[in-house]
Amino acid sequence: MAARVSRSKSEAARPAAGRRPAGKSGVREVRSAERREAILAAALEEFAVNGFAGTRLDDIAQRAKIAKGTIYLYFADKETLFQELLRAMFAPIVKGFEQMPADDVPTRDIIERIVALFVREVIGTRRKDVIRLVISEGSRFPALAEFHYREVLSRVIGAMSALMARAIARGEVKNPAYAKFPQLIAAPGLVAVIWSGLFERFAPLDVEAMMRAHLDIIFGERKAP
Amino acid sequence: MAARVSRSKSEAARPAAGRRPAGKSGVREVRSAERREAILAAALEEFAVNGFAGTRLDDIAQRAKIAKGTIYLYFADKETLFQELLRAMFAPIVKGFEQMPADDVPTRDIIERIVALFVREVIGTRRKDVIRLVISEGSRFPALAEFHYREVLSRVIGAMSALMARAIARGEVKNPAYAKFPQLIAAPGLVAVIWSGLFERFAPLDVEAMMRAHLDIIFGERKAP
Amino acid sequence: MAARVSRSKSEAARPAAGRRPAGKSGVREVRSAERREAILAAALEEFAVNGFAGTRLDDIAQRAKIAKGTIYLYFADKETLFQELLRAMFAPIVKGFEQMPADDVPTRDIIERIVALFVREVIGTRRKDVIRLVISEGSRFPALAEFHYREVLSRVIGAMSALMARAIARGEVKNPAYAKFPQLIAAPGLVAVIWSGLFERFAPLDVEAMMRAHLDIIFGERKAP
Amino acid sequence: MAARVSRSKSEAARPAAGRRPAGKSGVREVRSAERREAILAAALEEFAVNGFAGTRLDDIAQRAKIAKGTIYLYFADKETLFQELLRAMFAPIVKGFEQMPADDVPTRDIIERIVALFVREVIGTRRKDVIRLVISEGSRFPALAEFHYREVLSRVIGAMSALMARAIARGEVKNPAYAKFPQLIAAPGLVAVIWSGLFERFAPLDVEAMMRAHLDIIFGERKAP
DNA sequence: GATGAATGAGACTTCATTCAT
DNA sequence: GATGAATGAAGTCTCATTCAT
Repeated sequence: MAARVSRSKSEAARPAAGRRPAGKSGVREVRSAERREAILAAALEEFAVNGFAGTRLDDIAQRAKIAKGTIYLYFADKETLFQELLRAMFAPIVKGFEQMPADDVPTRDIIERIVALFVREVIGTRRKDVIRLVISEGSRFPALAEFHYREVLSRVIGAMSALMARAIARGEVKNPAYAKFPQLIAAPGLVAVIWSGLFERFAPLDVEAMMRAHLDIIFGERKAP
Repeated sequence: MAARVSRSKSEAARPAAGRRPAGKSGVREVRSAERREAILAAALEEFAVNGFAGTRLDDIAQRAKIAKGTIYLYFADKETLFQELLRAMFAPIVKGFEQMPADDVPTRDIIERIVALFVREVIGTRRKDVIRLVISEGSRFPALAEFHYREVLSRVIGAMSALMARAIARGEVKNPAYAKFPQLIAAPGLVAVIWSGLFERFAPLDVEAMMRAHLDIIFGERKAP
Repeated sequence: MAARVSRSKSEAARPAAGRRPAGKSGVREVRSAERREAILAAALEEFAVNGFAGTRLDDIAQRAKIAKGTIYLYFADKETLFQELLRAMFAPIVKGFEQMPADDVPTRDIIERIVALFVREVIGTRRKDVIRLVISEGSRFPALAEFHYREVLSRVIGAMSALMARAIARGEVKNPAYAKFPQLIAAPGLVAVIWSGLFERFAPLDVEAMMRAHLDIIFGERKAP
Repeated sequence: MAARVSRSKSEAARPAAGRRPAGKSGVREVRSAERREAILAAALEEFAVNGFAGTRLDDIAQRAKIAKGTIYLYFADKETLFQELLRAMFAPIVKGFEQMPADDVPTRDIIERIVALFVREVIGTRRKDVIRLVISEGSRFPALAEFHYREVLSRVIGAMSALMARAIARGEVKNPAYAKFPQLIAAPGLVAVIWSGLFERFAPLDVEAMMRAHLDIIFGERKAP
């Protein structure tokens, strides 16, 4: 019943929907966590393909092999599910971009590790679709855009900038613009994300080769091994 | 939602509605063309902000100051309107990217003209939103993605590649990778489009400065003027 | 779509739903007014029997022989329909209770006219169900209870009180308590409303006779005519 | 809503669930009875505020501090719980209204005792809400209306009538109409129930004073003590 | 041609009831 | 016996599309 009169209106009175409390890890809790994961996985698939407005909770439920109503035991509503999904996807990976290197490691090695991580964990997984989702829906979910700026983008950009400053200080990179516009480092990564999602079937893009060429430009041609 | 895009309706079965036949340009035809333009303009505003599924024909009609039913005199349905809109937005500008230069013009000048065109006509207008729309909705409208690959992307990429080949041949650019991965030329442009749409309010990006730095990297530091 | 993102949340952005603007009385306007009436009539029937929460808009639509969605062209939502319905039912009749009499009319005649009006226009129509609805749902719709207190009850009570004061001043009524508790005048009317709605089939109540007896008590036994 | 009352389910087909068999009063039985009471108490609170359709079993369970499923161990379904609740509420009090007086007690004293009982046990408790519930939901639960007519109303009315006949025979009351329409005796009580539930906050009603005035009218002004 | 009222499929959400633990 | 997670029917509301005026 959408209009439960004097309940549906007052947000305050709403019972604490969603978010199951995680008690001691009995059978119940384990299954509960599994369910939650199943829902998130199904939601990712559906949202990635259809966008937020275009995705039906019915489809998510079907894919997760649960009843429609069950979703509401774990998430307050469609929007919450969507946002929690997108938030959860990046937490683990950003750390990999931020690790500051030991003194004796050449910056190029670090960046190459990062690129490999990016290709493996972003381009090679559903995460690339999550990035496209943020791009697609960001303007309609200001909270989402802000979260991703704060938690992902600003940190990645910051890490890139620091890394480039280090490389410039050590004479590994000539052009100081890279520290000022770290976006220039990440730009081909964005191209890769979007190309692989939309145009791969018309003209495949060798992302790794492109990224290698990009690094060669930044650091100067690598000597033959 | 009656038209859930590429689910509820087979592309083949679509009736030949919409698309007004262009008679001789009498008063009728002129007014008719004006209406069509008004609808497209209104549709652009709305789609840019709300996406395809999130936009109501009602809102488009209101913005265009016509009745909802009138839209159906000019476009077969919501999807057709959407696709025709996105197709129309790029036809004029691609030519600007493709013009092949006279022999004596330095490639950097050409690229700078293109960058200026891009900043003025894409970043500075609703076209940047159209790009975001293609990214957002491309996976749900295969025809749209294909059209944009064929009519826009492949031509822009092709032109960039040719231009870079020319620059390399003339010794203006050292690194041959730019001809092989012209995406590297365009990548910061994509960053600019997305940044300006989503993250501008958190951290403004000086697109022109970034693009200049990018060109400096490609062509080597510019001598003092 | 219940969750239209950043629209369904902000009340302000909602388009001015419901309440059709009454233009000049063309064919459209006439039909529009007819529709509205049909919906209200159907809604009355359904709400009277099933209460607010128990009534389905589907049933109202079916009874009014219109499509479900049409209701929303005339009323913003179920609650609005409900409240507008109840408000509309009493406006016309209260005036009849308030008319102050000419000096030479015996108060009993006035009250008898009012009782006749009450029996004919309330007990004999759906209005008795409306009163039961106010009683039933009043506590869940504070605005409704307040409206009915302000627009109906306080006025009826006020008129009764004035009338009784007059009767006492003229020596027609002995007991001054009637002016202080005009509820005592109206009480049998309430009994009639509820009895006729709920218990009529178990034990029919001769409302007119009861009201006559009530008046006899108030004014003293009427002389034989 | 799975149980739309007297629509979705045939009364006849109902399984014989609910109604715990009362064994010898061991610890089990005592605890069981306590649970049952807790559920009924919680149900009263919730139904009184929200009506039948508007009350959620979840809320009742929460208030009774038991699990939702437990309710079904004690009551067959929501409707059964509702009806058993309302039936249980009046059994004890009706007797108080029916006690026939000793010969030498003035009828007014008896009625005054009844009025005091009514004010204390009905107006001053949740019972007034139960009356409002019967009024509200009676038309949707024919069995409920019938039960209340048979078990409560007809007995109260009968007792009133007998009492008035006695008073008239003894010369305590002049007007014979009171025996014919005992509703006239009870009418202000109904007003009090409804007023206190709905309009108290707009205009407080001194129920006891009103009832006293009412008795004065019936029995004639009381002599000064 | 233009209008905008009407339609009705379909989306989200709620909650009585069931049942494995 | 008790629990509360899960179910799915059913309700409200939206909006693309149609069609009488």
